[in-house]
Amino acid sequence: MGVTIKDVAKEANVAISTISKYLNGGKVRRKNKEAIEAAIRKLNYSPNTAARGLRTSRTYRVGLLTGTGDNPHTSRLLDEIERRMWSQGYSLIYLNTECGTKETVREYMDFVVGAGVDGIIVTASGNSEDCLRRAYECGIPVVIMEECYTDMEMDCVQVDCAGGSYQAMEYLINAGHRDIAVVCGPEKYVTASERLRGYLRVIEDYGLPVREEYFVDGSFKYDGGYECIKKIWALPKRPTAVFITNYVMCMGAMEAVYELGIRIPEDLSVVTFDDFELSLMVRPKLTAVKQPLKELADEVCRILLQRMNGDYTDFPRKIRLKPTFIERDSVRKILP
Amino acid sequence: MGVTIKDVAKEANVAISTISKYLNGGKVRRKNKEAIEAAIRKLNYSPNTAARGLRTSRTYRVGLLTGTGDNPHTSRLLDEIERRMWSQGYSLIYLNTECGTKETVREYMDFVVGAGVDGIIVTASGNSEDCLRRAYECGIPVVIMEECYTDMEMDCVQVDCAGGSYQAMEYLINAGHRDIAVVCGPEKYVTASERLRGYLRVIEDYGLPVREEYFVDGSFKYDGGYECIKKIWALPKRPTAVFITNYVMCMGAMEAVYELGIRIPEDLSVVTFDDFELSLMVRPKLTAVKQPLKELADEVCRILLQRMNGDYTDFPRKIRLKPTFIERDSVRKILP
DNA sequence: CTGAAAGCGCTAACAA
DNA sequence: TTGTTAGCGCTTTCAG
Repeated sequence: MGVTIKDVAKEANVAISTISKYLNGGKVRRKNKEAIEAAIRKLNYSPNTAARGLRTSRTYRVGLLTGTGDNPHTSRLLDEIERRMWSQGYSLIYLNTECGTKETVREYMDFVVGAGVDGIIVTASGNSEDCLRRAYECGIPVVIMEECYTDMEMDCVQVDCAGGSYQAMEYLINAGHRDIAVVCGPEKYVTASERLRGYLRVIEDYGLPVREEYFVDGSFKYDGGYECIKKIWALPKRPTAVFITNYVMCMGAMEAVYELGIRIPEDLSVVTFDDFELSLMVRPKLTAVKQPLKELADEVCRILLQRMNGDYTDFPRKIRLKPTFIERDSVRKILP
Repeated sequence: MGVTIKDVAKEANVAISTISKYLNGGKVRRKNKEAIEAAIRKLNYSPNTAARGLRTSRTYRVGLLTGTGDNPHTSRLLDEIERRMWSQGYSLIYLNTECGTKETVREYMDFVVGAGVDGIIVTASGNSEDCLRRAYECGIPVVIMEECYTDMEMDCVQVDCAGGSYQAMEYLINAGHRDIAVVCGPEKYVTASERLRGYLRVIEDYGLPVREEYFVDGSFKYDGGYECIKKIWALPKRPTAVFITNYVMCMGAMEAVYELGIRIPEDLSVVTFDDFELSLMVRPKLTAVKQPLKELADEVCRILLQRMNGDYTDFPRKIRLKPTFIERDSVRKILP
């Protein structure tokens, strides 16, 4: 610690306000400019952001509240967001809300609000609208990412999971499948329930019977995916295809597939939501729904930046991005 | 923004300083305590950390400068560190120094120093010691993670990559391999050069010939791994085994392996440094060197916390953690 | 135990 | 254009 604007002023022989102005891009006489620059270099000065933040109530920090970074989906998002924010002069306070009870989310929100962030990006499962609104009402812009409830009066950016899911299921149907299981996530997640919804709509639209035993809950976890495959394989009437609704469950599922000696796609066709390395590494390559993560990050950052600049003209903004369906080799065509 | 300690004071009818003392765990008359608590709740007050930081010059924030989070190694580390720091009351400012020229590292370091962090965790490639020391000399504790140069007078925690590498190579030798290629990372990384060093030591200790064409540079990148396999497969004398020195290169390598129809381990044996999902998903499962990431996070956080509490008794601390060797099915035993 | 007041480093309004 | 100065919200003497 130590060298302050005062020291620079003394060194450069100008008033502190001149330095402040220079620092903030104001006009300064040529000679002074040089003196200031020299002094700054010599003393190795860098402004204290706490003090600056206290004055301006801008901290150039944004809070990112999201699930554990320990999966490619989140970590890629984190990465993309960091990059974009940094290029706009913001840094990220990253908080892991994985064990996302309502209390945790509230605690984390209070924390970032107290920490004086200029904006917040949050992916919060469950019914935590009030915590989110509170920050917003404190005047701090909040953009909700992925987990948006339709009735929230807030900015949010999400992926059309229901649509992606619909597409995947329709593909399976068109390939001739009728007995299709779905490995679900926890219902409290909008993303999970949307993916199930897409499944159900296809079942409905194509007039197929709803078979309860084909809905299995994998909790968006590795072990869950593993167990689900075990479960459906033990069914008296096995499905010919399975739709796995996220990446980590898919990895667990693959482990079970290997263990049980299930051949893909001969014994079981697979379509998965999310598309990372695994889909390409595994043989056969997996047919998958790919989420537009870069676009997601783009939109989230764009809106947050706009709000932080005080522009609320189009509030609340609701964006639903379309995922892409990628056909590979894990689905068998069943001849009619 | 808005509600400050002043408002609480008015509401509770006590002096500002009394509230401050209460907030910081001081003794306060029972009645006042209750009044303060009520006021805080009513006004929904939370202290402004910028102001507090300005006063105390403690921010309870630590800077984490590391490579892109877009790979399981870094993202897992990030996750573990966040968890530990949060439990001690610290939050993380995450900065991605991937394009880690010296200038970038310097820029990021200046930033976190200016941002007023209480401590810094950094993984910086290349010769950036002076930037690192500068922060340290400003009185901000710095712990170096993974990329430690032996001559640095600073705390660092790293994994014994040379040892892990040695073990992997020795295993290959004991399985009867003599022609072993190595897919390397950029030399500017200590981790990369250590892994190569382990390779060379085994070659030396077992009196094998050094074959330059078996050293291929994959730059720690996916495409690099892919190209390396292509390259060694085009060699007049193909190796019987390959040691791949990190995870992303291994994924790229696997893609090439599939593309070329190389059978593992019949045509080529594989050992890889780093052990994540892929090693288990791929068939056959990959024999691998697993880095102790949790322990790494543990030690880094422990030391940083200690330094932030002013305890420099054992400075500089140098810790080298041992990786584990995991035998799976990707190495063929060649009979003598 | 409580309150008044100084001051952390900086910005911005105002005066010069 | 530059300098003087008040004050952002908080902690921390120090006197009561």
